[in-house]
Amino acid sequence: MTTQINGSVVKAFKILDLFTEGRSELTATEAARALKINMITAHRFLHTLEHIGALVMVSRGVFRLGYLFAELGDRALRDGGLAAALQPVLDQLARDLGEACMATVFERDMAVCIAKALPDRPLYVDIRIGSRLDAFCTAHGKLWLAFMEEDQRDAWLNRTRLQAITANTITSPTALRQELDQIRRDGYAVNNAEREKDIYALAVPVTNRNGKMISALSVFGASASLITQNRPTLLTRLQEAAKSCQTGL
Amino acid sequence: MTTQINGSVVKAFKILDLFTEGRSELTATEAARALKINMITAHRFLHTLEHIGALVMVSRGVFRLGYLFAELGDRALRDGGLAAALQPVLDQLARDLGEACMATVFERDMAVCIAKALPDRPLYVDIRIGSRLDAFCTAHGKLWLAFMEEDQRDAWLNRTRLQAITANTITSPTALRQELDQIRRDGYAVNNAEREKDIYALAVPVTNRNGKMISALSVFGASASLITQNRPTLLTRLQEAAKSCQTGL
DNA sequence: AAATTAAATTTCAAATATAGAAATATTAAA
DNA sequence: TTTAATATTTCTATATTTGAAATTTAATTT
Repeated sequence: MTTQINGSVVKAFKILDLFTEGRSELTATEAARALKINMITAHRFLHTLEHIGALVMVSRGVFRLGYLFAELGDRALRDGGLAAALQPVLDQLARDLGEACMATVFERDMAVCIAKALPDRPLYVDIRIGSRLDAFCTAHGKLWLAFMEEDQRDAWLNRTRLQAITANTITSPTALRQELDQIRRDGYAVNNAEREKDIYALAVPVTNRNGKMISALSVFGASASLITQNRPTLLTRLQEAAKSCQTGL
Repeated sequence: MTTQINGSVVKAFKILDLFTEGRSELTATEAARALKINMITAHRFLHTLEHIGALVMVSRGVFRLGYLFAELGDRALRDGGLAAALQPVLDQLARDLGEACMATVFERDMAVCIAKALPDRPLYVDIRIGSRLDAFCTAHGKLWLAFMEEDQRDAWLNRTRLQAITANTITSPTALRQELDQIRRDGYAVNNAEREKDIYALAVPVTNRNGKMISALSVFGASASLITQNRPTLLTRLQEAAKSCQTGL
């Protein structure tokens, strides 16, 4: 057998996950319904999480996220130092290109946004720090898959179903393998509105001195020109930026 | 009796708290020692937290914070919208004054840093988002105590021991009460190196249209002049800034 | 203002999941 | 290769959690 997992802790985090799914307030009844658990149990977990400081009760039975997570989140981002090291590069990149940029790491089968920089325009496409991006239908995700150890990639392909999300999503494992081969040859990945309609992206890997991929940088936005006319220019700047990161790592 | 608290969840967060106390990596043996729990138990909790995605195993038995918290932290900060609303005010303030500035809320008996802006200088005093500041020996903390409901303040005073941290820490309840009365009269609070040697601060409350205190703003740094020669000027600017927040809330 | 309803909270016994001892596996150091 | 230290698994007594039922609280309708 493998190490035994504590069910209470799992349940507590399932409740916390409800907050990441767009809710900002939660009651015992809502949590119970959403997770299909007993309402009394939900009630007790909410109170336990409040006792700890993870949640704050705003009125009888109504809970919000507490600032405890602000600290843990801040630590998670700065402990590797990666996010901090990449931030100035992203800032410069976003200024230069006039488009939103971000950096990811790969964790639990998905690309996770660890830093971003937004363009100085009134309207732009934004992403939340900590957001998790599907591996098979995003530029970052495909990049990570492409540069992953082969056996890990195979394992990933075996356990993941390629469910169509937009008209452009790649849903055939064979097609995806071909795409990943291409990405490895090209050294960059494209998202052609495969995850969200009208959202395009161009991503390149960031490697350390040993050639190991430690992050990925991208430009993203609502303009298809990112991956058509402007692709060569953007690509050059992205690759320069990715290279300039190495010195700081 | 009161709602029963789930011990497993409490234990899980005690382990996570070890990370906020300056550690970036943890093993079962270390956790067990730090929390005086059985090593096998610690081992299982670490694995449970990894299973959930709260931690990541970097090598056999060695764990780091996962980026799950980046998302929860981001949500916690933006859900109230307070941090986002105050950020531009802080940025401007830090630029104008050439000193570090921050904003807090009051949660679980302490002032919690929810936003900050740093001066454009090579060396400066920094604070981590999410850091919790003792109520009795910081400018923010004393401000919150001063403007709190009287019965809550009394309850707080009853359950808290005023332990000296620096030579300037106020340790007598009577003296603290007098200080809080003074703060209420003045409308601002000072930290005269009461929490950290050579760290000074000046803080003012942010109120909403109903006059309820919803945040606090401060200038802080390593220069005593913050609370001596420059106090009048800084105070004026802080109070203007605090006032300007109201429109955004 | 009283009655009604819905949800939150507490109490208690049964069921279950957790804790820790002991054994084993793994890694690093000598 | 041996030794030592720590990580991991197995097993079962026991402490903890669970959920039904009862009670309290607050909001909504009459």
